[in-house]
Amino acid sequence: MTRALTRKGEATRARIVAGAAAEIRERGVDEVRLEDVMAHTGTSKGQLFHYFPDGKEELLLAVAQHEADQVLTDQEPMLSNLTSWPAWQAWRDRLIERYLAQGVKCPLNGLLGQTGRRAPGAQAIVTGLMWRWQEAITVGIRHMQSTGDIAGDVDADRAAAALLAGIQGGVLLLLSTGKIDHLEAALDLTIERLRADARTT
Amino acid sequence: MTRALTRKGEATRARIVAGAAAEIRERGVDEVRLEDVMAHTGTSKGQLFHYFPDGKEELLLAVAQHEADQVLTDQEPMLSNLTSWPAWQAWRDRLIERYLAQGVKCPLNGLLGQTGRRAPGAQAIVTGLMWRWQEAITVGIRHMQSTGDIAGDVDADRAAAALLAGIQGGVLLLLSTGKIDHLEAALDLTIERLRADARTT
DNA sequence: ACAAATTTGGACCTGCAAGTCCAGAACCGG
DNA sequence: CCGGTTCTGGACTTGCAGGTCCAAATTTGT
Repeated sequence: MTRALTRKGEATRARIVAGAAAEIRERGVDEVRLEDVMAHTGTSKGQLFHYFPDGKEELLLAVAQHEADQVLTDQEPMLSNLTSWPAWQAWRDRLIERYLAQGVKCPLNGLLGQTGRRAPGAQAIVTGLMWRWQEAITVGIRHMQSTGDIAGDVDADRAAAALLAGIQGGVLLLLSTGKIDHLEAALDLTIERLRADARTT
Repeated sequence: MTRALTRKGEATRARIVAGAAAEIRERGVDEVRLEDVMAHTGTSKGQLFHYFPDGKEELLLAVAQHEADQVLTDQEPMLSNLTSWPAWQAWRDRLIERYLAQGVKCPLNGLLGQTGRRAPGAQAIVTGLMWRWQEAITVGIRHMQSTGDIAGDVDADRAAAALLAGIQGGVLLLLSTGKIDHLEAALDLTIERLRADARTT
């Protein structure tokens, strides 16, 4: 009953989500009409409401999930292998490169301010994303502690929270000012601090 | 010609802006209709378009400016007097207290994701706010350097950028997760680092 | 190949919220 | 008081975007 999607149907659904996501990234959530999605993905209104019976809200939710997953996927395999300082550097470089490339077109932007209010479930998606993100960083720190590269008395959770906050703020400031400086400063100074603490041990 | 506001008119205009700002903080930009503002401020449609001929967009811009100013005002006089470690602590406490109190109802949230796209001028307002904010922090750091409380070789601009990023990200995470932990961690760890550097000198 | 299911297209409906308009009240200067 | 201006109220218009509906095309299982 809850399952009734042909392979073709699944493909169409995916096409709609991906297209809508792209459109939203490009022009912002509240600027994107259902008709835009239709035009951009070559679909009709009937299809939209066939795959998303609850209309725009349901579609937005699917897009949110899609984008949230993408954010973490983009950081792989670096994010899951923070096992040496060069690896941390590689992850840091990937982040900078990513956000520099996408510039203002940030998936999070759409998810947060906007979608968060509309769909109650979107809030959960964002929270989940942040949690997974921070968890990955925490694991990285703990691993570095196990190898003695980071001092054992560092509170891994707290440090990861601060680092994640720096990243989010850096991206936010990239969005409003167009400069990558904040993200760079936050990343570099925080990581630098973790390395400095190691020498203390 | 550009000036034609009676004292009464000015009062009404201010009432509209303040009321709209409150409404938006409470329920989000895209949930607030012009009628809501009218009801909440005891005004009529005629008045709205009398004081804001360009309609909603112009009103939103005025609200954005109003909120941006408020953000910095809320941090005074602490923000302008970062001249000792207790003063830094007082500022830090004020920030935590502020954001803890207002919780999800963040003026920035409305300004950024939403208003930023709609009104082109809103972007400038946010940028200006961030710039003023960071400048104040930079001044604080420089002052601490002049008294020897912070090492002279610290790049004040860079450190301020990182701190501001941490704050913004902390607030963002407060909005999505409801927890103040990130903001606290970012603030405390970054300030702690500035103090630690002093001992190095 | 055939019936049942899904998938697709697009015309149509509907409600709502922004924006228009104007007439009358309140206010201001002399 | 009185002409001009600003302020206020609210009825009316309008466009548009989300959502409904159904009939035709396609696919699926057997």
